[in-house]
Amino acid sequence: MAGVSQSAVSRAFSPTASISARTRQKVLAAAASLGYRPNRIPAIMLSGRSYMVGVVIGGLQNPFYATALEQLATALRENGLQVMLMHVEDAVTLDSALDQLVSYRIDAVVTSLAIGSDTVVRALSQLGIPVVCFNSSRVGPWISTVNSNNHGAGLTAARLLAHNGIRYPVWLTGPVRNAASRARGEGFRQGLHDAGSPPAALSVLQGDDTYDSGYDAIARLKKRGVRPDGIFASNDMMACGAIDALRECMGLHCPRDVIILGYDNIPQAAWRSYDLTSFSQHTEHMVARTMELLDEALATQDTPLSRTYVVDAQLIERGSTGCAP
Amino acid sequence: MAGVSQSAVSRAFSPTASISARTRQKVLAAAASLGYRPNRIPAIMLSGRSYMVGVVIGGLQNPFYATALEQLATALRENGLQVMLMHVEDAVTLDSALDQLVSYRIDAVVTSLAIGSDTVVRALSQLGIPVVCFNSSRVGPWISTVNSNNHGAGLTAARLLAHNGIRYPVWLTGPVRNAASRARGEGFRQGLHDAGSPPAALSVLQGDDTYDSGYDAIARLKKRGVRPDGIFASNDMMACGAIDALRECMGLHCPRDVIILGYDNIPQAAWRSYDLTSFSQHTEHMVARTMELLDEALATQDTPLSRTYVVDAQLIERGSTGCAP
DNA sequence: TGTTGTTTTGCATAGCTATGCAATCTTTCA
DNA sequence: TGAAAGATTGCATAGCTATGCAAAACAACA
Repeated sequence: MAGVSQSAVSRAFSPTASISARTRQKVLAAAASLGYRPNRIPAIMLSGRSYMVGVVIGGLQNPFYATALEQLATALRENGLQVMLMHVEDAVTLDSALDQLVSYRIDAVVTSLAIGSDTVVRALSQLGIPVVCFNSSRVGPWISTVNSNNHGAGLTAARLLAHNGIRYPVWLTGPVRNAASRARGEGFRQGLHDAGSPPAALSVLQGDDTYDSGYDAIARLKKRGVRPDGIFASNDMMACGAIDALRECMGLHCPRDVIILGYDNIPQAAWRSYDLTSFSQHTEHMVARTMELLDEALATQDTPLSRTYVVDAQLIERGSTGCAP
Repeated sequence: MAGVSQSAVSRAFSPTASISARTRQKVLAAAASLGYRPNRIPAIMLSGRSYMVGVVIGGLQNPFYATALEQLATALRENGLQVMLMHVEDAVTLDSALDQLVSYRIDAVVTSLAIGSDTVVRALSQLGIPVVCFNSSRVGPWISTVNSNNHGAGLTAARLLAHNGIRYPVWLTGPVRNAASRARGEGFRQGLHDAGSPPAALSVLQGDDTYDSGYDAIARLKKRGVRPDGIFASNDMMACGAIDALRECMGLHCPRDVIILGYDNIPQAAWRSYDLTSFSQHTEHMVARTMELLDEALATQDTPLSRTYVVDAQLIERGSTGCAP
């Protein structure tokens, strides 16, 4: 229709191609009237690059991950990469999920999950697909990680409790398979130890990163007859559950009777009913680091990249630790 | 390596293909040892179907959309469809986003946004790409919608307020461009009218679907000197903001002084500090309807499908309207 | 064994674009 | 005007798999 060759059409849509302005104009005009849009699929076959990144996540109901996904998706798009989303709840389906991603020839994988089986890791290495992990500790030849400074935050939390003269601290932990949660707990113990708090004083409560599990954990604590005065929760949702349970089950008010710290600084932490002190994972930084890793890994396509970034979390002090709003 | 033709390899990975068990075994064994995985990209070129669905969303920080996305992604994967995620904040970028999706030859689009410009709609129609809208009212030849019964819920909310003898009702609305919010408001007005409440009694507050906007709206109300006794918020996050503002700015307690209803039934509505009565959009149903629409639209590829499903929302009564927990 | 029917296999092609290379056109300058 | 340099264009090909068709292998039966 534009009276030009197919090559010219291709070049008209490629900004860097050698083509005269007039020809490009003709092509674009014809394309517009025909509703033609270039098809990227053949280019994937030729170049071997799809410009699609597999994003594998779970637990979107945690606002922290929702926000992180939002920012990541935006950043990827700004860098000309598409997001192929994979929602995975259990490690079992992760394997098949990655298989599907691979069959679409994704360029890389970003995940907030602890990568499942070793089979997967080996498969990805064999295929030379770069992986970036968010807050998960898996290491390997093609795997890079971006973590917030979980251990450091644990230390800070412990110091804050010590500074407030806490005698009955509580560590409200997430699932054991959650590496980030484990690291926070280790930092917290370490910090308590450094402050001279006897290990026996620490109550450890197991949760599963949900509000309900935080609530229930405190209810269990009451049955044990423990009256806590300082709590560090591995995540804000559990912290909120704990705040409500303290008030409703134990009649304890925050921060008068007990001070609480959470992690993630989700929007709800700033809601007035909770007013929760929390560690803000600087997601912008973490996403930026992730993009750096992706760019580098995709540029040097055949050399495995394996780097670790640790981004400090920032303590946001609010009412739950006695800070005035 | 397996000593067979390329056709045989292709057939080995296709469950329905005509191939002997022995040959398939040989191929799969060789594939496993070579790390070979079938490449779906050429199949896209041949069949014209990519089995990828563009999912275009905004406002993931609203847990309702996060949950919906989660369920949608799961449902799509169970039906053998991939999710190409597109996060979009403003209608401006929507156009370019859709362009990108189209260039990857997605089979269909699911969106929770009011589709932007007419250009986009026309372009999608021309290309024959089916679109399913979540809670957005756009109509057109290739566009289907799955809505919750917003108007009906508005009626129900009004009836509940009337039943409680409310005299100073408030409608806390979302952005005007949000069709779902508008429909809820219309139902609410209608219901108040039906109950004999004078229109002048209704205060309308404009929010933007965030907690802060709900909080601020109530603060503005105080300045106006209005003392509300019943509030219907277009979304739970605004409702939570309102609850906190009522207590902090006006000294009003819920449900003693004022009763409140929200919409979406986000997890936080069940958190004890809010205990918010809300309308639950039956996301499972809505997602199931969406899948039905997609299946049908993809089966009859060249005939435009344009259907509307309305799914009733369920009133979940909690403490904010005086229900015992 | 010969015949027929069934299953399996390989051949060859299509699908659409990007790009190296050669050919053509345009510009510049002597 | 002619030549050389530069810009633009078209040709032809590659990329990997699914599938129709024909050939081949196999099974069943008389």
